[in-house]
Amino acid sequence: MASIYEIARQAGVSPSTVARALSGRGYCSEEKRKKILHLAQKMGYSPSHAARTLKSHITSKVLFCIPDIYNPFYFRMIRGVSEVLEGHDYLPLLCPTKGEMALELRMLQNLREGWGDGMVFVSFNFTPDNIAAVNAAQRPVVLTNNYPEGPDDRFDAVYIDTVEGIAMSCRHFIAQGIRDIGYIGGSSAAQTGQERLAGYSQALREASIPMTADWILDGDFSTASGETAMRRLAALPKRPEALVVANDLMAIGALKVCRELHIRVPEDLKIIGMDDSDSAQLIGLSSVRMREDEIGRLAAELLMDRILGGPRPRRTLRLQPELSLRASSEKI
Amino acid sequence: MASIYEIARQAGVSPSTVARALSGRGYCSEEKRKKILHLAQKMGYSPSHAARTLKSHITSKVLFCIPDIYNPFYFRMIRGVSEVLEGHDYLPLLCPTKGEMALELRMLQNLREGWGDGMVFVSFNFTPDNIAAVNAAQRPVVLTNNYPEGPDDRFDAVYIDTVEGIAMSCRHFIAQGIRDIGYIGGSSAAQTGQERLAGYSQALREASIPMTADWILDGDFSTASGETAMRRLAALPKRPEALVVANDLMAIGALKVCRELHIRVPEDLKIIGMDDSDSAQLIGLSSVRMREDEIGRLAAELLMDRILGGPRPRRTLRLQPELSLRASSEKI
DNA sequence: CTGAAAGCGCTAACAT
DNA sequence: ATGTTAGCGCTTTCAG
Repeated sequence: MASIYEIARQAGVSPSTVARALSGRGYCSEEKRKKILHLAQKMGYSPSHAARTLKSHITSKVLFCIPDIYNPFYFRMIRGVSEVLEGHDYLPLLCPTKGEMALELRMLQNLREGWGDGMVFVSFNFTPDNIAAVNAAQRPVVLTNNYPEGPDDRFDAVYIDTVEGIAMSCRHFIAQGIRDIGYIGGSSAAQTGQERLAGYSQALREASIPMTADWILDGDFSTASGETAMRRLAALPKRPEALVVANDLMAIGALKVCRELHIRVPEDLKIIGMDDSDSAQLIGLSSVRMREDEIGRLAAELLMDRILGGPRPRRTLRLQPELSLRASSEKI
Repeated sequence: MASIYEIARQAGVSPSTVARALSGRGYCSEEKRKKILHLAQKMGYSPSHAARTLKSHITSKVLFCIPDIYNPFYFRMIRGVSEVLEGHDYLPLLCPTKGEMALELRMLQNLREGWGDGMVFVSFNFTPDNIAAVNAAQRPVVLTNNYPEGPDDRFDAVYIDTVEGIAMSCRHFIAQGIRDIGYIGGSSAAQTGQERLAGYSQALREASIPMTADWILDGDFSTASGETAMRRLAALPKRPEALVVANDLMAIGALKVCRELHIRVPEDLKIIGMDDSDSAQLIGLSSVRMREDEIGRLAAELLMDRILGGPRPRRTLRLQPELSLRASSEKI
């Protein structure tokens, strides 16, 4: 409430003397400094963040855009982000976008208006509109997905190689001598869905295993869709020996159906999921660790580097996923 | 980058005309409005959030202080918060405090400096220092815990009745005719630990069941501590028939040990946890739903009410928890 | 309908 | 060592 002007008036000095006394920069006699500090204390003075920002163009905030606030996956990412930010006395401003482009554009607009000094942007809508808005924001943005890079793009990216993640799962089975491998994917409309399927077909091609159409099923990343897919698989005359699933929720759905139908895991069917969620760990489901925390940390580091440091060439980091092997995928 | 001054110069009008044209408030000829709007578009104008805030004292942000960024419990709470904020075009600024008072005070200082218009404050350190800082912040704060209310406190609170939560679990067993009920609690040093234990002893007292010291164990809310406690219980000459556990993680630890020692759940031992986590649901562990999302929502509503509305009397809301009954606690 | 001017609160260059 | 002044960018009141 109280400003340096109030203090100045009461102390009988000029506002700039107060500013110097409080900031510690510039000259100020010991006597006045004491008086001023005491007065500031008494009047409950606190500097105005808004005024400072207006002057300095530093907000000490970073926008963190996520598509789905209900997904623990992203929250694990924000751990990494806020860890790094904390070291710089920055705070993350949480921007839930529901994956809706309109909201994403709104948040990018907020960035332009200076709600924060930069943005960590998790999105799946990499349309030209969106990319243009990112570039137009005039402030550093770090993407956390693989995306088709344009020549004029001015932002960094750090992402995990999902193609490789699914391929690793397949290869794990292939190394066990298994050739009959099924796949439950996400919607192939989305980029993530396509990438994961690509990992599957790539790994099979490497091993010269032909793809079996009946064994390739589409889900929507929900547990329910995993159940549906598994039921369809179970009904086939010949079932695969192993199953690669594009996320843990669907894998859990599949496991549920297996238990129901007395399909033993891993004896009759081996399964690997993806995300390495708490649930996977709890029930012994093998999975692919997507290193969300590291993605968050690296994204925040790239971002802070741009915010604090000068301009530098664009940088893109790709992380490799890791298998978390548990009972559900192992040889007996 | 471009300010209304730039636009004014290029349009050959005064800054205030530009301001009127852009805001839509006040008079402006159609001709000039068009010219200005077009210019603004072309120059990539965006209003400065900092300048607006300095002038209006509205930041459109709310600080959300949480002790533990690694705990899904709090993330479920933020869902509710951000849902409500979204309706007012406010964004939550995430303030991780690690439960450290120093960081909490720092965030309260940020609040005073106007980093946000108010705060949802999850804390366990309700010392006089802390409370004083909340009152000194001069901006609305909503607490999400029960706390010893002082006469000068000017903040709202919304919290869940944990005492009742644990008591409900106990009564559920008592209603089944069970009298031998054990308890694994959190550290009784913390407020939460004490409250939960109070719920246990209260329920037993109501039913005139004497407390058995051997059956009352202390953990630290971690899975490992749940295992340790369960091992100790298992080693007793006489074990309880049912077990009330102060959170799901410890209950999961206990379940693990039960499986290991071939103690059948619920036949030999019935268990109810607390938090109603995803894991509890997954493995059929009965639990107490703490309604985090509603707490978040209500807290945000109280806060926005104070931010947008005028002053009003202090308000405190207490929510009742709910039992989520699953296989682990049921009669066979 | 339009422009000048003051003010939000702090900072920093400059003058005294 | 201290004070004056201008400026950050927008809003709003008051003249014209």
